[in-house]
Amino acid sequence: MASGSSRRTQEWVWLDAGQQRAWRAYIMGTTLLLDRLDRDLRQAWDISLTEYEILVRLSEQPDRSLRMALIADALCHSRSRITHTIARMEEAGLVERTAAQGDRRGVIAVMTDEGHALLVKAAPTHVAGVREHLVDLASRGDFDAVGRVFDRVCDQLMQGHDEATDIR
Amino acid sequence: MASGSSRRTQEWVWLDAGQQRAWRAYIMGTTLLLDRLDRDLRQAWDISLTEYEILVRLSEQPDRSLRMALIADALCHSRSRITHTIARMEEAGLVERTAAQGDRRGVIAVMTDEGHALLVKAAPTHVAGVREHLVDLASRGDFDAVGRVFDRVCDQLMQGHDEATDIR
DNA sequence: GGCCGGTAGTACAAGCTTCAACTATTGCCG
DNA sequence: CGGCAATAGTTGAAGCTTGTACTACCGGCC
Repeated sequence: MASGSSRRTQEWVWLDAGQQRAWRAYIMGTTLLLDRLDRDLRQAWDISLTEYEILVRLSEQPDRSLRMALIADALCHSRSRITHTIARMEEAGLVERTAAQGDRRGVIAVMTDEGHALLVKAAPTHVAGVREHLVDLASRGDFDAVGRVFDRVCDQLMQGHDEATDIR
Repeated sequence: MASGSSRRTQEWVWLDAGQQRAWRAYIMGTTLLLDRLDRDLRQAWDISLTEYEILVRLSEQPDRSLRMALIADALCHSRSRITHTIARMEEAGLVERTAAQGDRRGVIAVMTDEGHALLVKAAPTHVAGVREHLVDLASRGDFDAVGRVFDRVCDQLMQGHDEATDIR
């Protein structure tokens, strides 16, 4: 139910007209944008936006590898989802699984050379799309505002996001 | 990376550090936010965010009904997706399908009383969530900026979004 | 050492979305 | 009228995500 007390007289007020418009623009814009970026990557390079994001995170590590849990945290995806996605990527030859040394529960995904080559090819597609359909449409100040707002959203929602048991 | 050697000499430049941070905050924040709003609606009222949005659009019509294609356009979802979602909602008793008069191809979804009652109950949950996890975290100016940016995104990506053949 | 709660990752099933046909109807245009 | 492209919506399968349960392992504590 609602957070905190069970049947608390919940405080809520409708969004005003301006907030309503902004909220709907955000939802629609996000739907269109993510859809488009995903579609472009699939058509050009046959990978999803999610797979692309994973390749990016891996490429940023000195050894091009990350533990499953860290990938999940970096993207705010469930562990389960990462398991499936990495399985598909392994199938496609983009990553390999290896055992973590020192913790026999751990699994580490390493980017293959093929995975890296694909990332190098796909990055321009992705970056051009992000610019064309988002960044270049906003003034610097407005885009900074977007960053500020969603930084806050992350902070507020981050903790305990995959924890199944939500004991408050 | 080799920039000029791609097939089309596509102009692209990496995002700078600030843009990169803002983009990642947006993606993560959006993931967390939509996930949370969806989860809250499901747990409290057993409907998805998508279903909720459809109920809202229907409730705004004088006769509480809309043609399938208009629902799809309003949410920027594919026609197919709307067909499936409305089918589930009909199953649950939230809407009914009726034939459009004057165009025998057309199908109109009408909200049932049960659907309306559910919307009335669910709206506070949803609005409180949107405020708590987004609106109340941003200054008025920053939230306005979000609205401006995504208005542009919509305008830029709107046309031809469900059209399979993108003949440019 | 043995118990026990917590962490890491996977497996399987159910649910939702996409994609590519496919049917039915409409409207235009000769 | 007859043909033909365009529109409306559905279908079914394949793909992706979620939820829950499960195994395995870690680490502290008695």
